[in-house]
Amino acid sequence: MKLSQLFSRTERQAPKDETSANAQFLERGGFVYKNNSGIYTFLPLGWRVMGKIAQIIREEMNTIGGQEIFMPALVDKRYMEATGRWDVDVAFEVRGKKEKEARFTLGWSHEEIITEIASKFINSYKDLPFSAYQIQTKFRDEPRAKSGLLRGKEFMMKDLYSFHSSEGDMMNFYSEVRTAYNKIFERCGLKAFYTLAAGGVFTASTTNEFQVISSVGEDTIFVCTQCEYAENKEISSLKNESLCLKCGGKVKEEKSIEVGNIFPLGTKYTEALHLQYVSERGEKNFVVMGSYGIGLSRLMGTAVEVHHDEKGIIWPESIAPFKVYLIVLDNEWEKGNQIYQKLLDKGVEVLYDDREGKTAGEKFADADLFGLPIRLVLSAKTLKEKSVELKRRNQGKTELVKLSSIEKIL
RNA sequence: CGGGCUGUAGUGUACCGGUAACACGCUUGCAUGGGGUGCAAGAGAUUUAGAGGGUUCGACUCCCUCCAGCCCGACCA
Repeated sequence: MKLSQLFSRTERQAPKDETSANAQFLERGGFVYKNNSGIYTFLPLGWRVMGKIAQIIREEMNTIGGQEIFMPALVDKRYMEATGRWDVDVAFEVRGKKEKEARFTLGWSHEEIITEIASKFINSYKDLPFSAYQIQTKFRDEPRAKSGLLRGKEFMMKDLYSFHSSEGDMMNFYSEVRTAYNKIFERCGLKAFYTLAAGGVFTASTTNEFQVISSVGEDTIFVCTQCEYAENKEISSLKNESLCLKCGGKVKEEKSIEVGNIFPLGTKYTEALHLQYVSERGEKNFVVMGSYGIGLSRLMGTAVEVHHDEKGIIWPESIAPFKVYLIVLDNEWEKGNQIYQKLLDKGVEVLYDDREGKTAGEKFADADLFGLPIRLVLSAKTLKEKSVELKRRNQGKTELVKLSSIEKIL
């Protein structure tokens, strides 16, 4: 990608009022554009990050047998009424111009929809277990959207639903999801703590959240400094400096961001929507269900909160929009174009700063703001050595690399 | 939803009860060429200062209402 053609631009100053790092850097860098409070456009750079995150999630979901589907965002009232979730505060209601009252809600979670679909396909224990997920925009009328991508009215979410013939089978899958989630967050460069939490309107039982420690987080958790056992303050009897229930280690209170949540739903939804199966003995039983969410856009914001410095973002390589930022100085465009083409041919994801008339300082500043893992600088000076200068965003030092061996190093 | 703060050019800001200014960005030209470079010329708010109303001879400025944004709280699936 050539920077001169990128549909976005960088701003020299952070937007006024925004205080969270993710809001400041993502808007300044042109990754996202804020249309309203809690409502964002993902511009090319931001959308590439989203794509990287989505791909990691897909791979891990597919590994545990999840099948990707895509459900409607317009959710009929009758689905939500069946489970008593039509009249909830966060729901947006949708009414056609010709209709007197709202007939749809904008999907804020899809348990009802998928359960209804499943009821058409599941008859026997032989049809179970089964799991499906989607990556889709969710809509929630947040009373207070805040902190950039961390809490929005409209956000990207992966929601996985699983269906089982027994509680035990569901819990087995539940722990597989836990493992998959750990891999996802790890691959995205985040340290997430598996945390015991409340179920809200999803379920009466306890659930588990994946919490990333950050000062801008809205949640408070207690984490054992020894075994990493964690509980959400909402339900915890622990307090700061108390001893861990599991290992006796010291517990610390931390602010954190909830990047994922898994729910053992049991039969709440399958009973409401009459999803039953016939067992081996010919008995009719309610299907046991679980649901599992990851907020992709929130994950992206969290990654910025965790990985940045005063100059800009420091993307983990796995979710960086590009791997390499190529800067050309001294008008060495001909050589620059060659290198760019060479990298493209080798399949290296490269953002080429081909802007003429921009000074070196501006290009370096933007390189730091964008936060791509590797910065390459090609100039008269480096060309004398038949080299290009390489600097990693997360390191201070630079090194000269021979042009002939550049693709090997990348 | 309660509390606080803020709305002036694309962005960030300033001034003043007397008819909108500065920096950056943008356009053009010349110079420059390793950390937001220098000089010059220009466009851009102008039935104008988020919208509406009021006070006043006169309002961007004072007052009211609404709207929007941010922060704190409540809520948070």
